[in-house]
Amino acid sequence: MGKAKKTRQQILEVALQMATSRSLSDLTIGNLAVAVDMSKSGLFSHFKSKENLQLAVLEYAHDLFREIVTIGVFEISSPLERLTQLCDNWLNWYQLQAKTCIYISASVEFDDQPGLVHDKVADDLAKWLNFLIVTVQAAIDENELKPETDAKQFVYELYSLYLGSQSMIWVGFEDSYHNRFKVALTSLITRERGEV
Amino acid sequence: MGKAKKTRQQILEVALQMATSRSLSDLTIGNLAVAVDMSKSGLFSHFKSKENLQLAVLEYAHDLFREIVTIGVFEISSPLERLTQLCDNWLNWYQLQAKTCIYISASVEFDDQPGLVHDKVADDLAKWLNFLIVTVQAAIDENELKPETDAKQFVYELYSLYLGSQSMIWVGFEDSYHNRFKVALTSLITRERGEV
DNA sequence: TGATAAAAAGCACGATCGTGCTATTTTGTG
DNA sequence: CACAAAATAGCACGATCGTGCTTTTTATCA
Repeated sequence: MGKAKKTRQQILEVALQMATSRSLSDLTIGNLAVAVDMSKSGLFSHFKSKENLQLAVLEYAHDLFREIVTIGVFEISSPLERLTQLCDNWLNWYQLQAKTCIYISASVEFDDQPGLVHDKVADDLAKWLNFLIVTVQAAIDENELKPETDAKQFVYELYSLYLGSQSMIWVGFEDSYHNRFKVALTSLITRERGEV
Repeated sequence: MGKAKKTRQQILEVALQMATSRSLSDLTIGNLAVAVDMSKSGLFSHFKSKENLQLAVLEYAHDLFREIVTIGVFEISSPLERLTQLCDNWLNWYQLQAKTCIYISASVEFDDQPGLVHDKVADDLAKWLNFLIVTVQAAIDENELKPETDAKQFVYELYSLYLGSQSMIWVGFEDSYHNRFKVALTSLITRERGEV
């Protein structure tokens, strides 16, 4: 009983690495079995189907994401400071993976093919964006951002900058410290604080 | 002689559709052959390898992109107006495909697997970004944007907004007219014009 | 410790992939 | 119109995919 869960976790750890550095569809049961030194069927019996494996990987990633990104932020009383801390942690999550975010590739890969994986990715993404929106709105409500600020628009721009940072690193227009992201984020916040 | 080129173009047209709505790797020679009503080997002989097919699709897409996006813009003397026209056309390109951009999925899919396809995608993307940067810089030089504007940072933000728009449509945070994109773009330009 | 259930492995299957080789059809040209 | 050349089709191959079935190994607990 305990053994199964343990190996399952070990499998998922490796699986997440592979799925992150390649993609969720490229994550093949055969390759994964080799990577964790198991037989194909032995590994397979843990998940019963590839779709279940993909879902399990995403769930594993989701847990890890929460752990890394939201750790400690609830103790920060200022919504705006909470937001900046979240963004810092967000970049850490990014770095901790092989410098790519599995949700980015998964959302691009499954945006057009319906199924449980599609639904989970869209759901997780929406939840995260909503969490950001709530935080931004809290900052507005506490007058840390100016009242005219559109929280949803704010988060759209924030998330865009995050996406862009990864793409730009790829073509060498952004460094691996995400400095352009940081500059733009600071600018965005300063702007919406209304201090000018 | 003429026949080969013609069927090749017809193949590529369908191939681009398929690669856009799914992805470049999901574009399978067998499926493509069915779609264009040819035999697998008959189609294959046009390209000699799958990699060549993918490269040909990208080249076809690139031509189409230039045609749609840069059409007429060189007659616009004002760099800033040229830039906004480019962005308008850019969205048209986006819409004309099945509301997704093949370069976005291709860059995510091939960012980690080396080869000619990887190189071409990175190259095309870099060329486009550089073209945008040059245009922005021209606007700065002609005092249509304020002299402190960082052209590269500007384009990073612009491209990010483009990326974000697609993602946000997917989760329903952006409408299919890209209104959030347009709002953010207007804001970006206004900001960098220094008028406040 | 020995019985029993769970976990892992072994093996095989049908499908699909990219890609050669050979034959047939279609095209362009002297 | 004939004939060479080019385009397409037919067919088969080895590999790899996901996934069942059966057997063997390993872990759990009375």
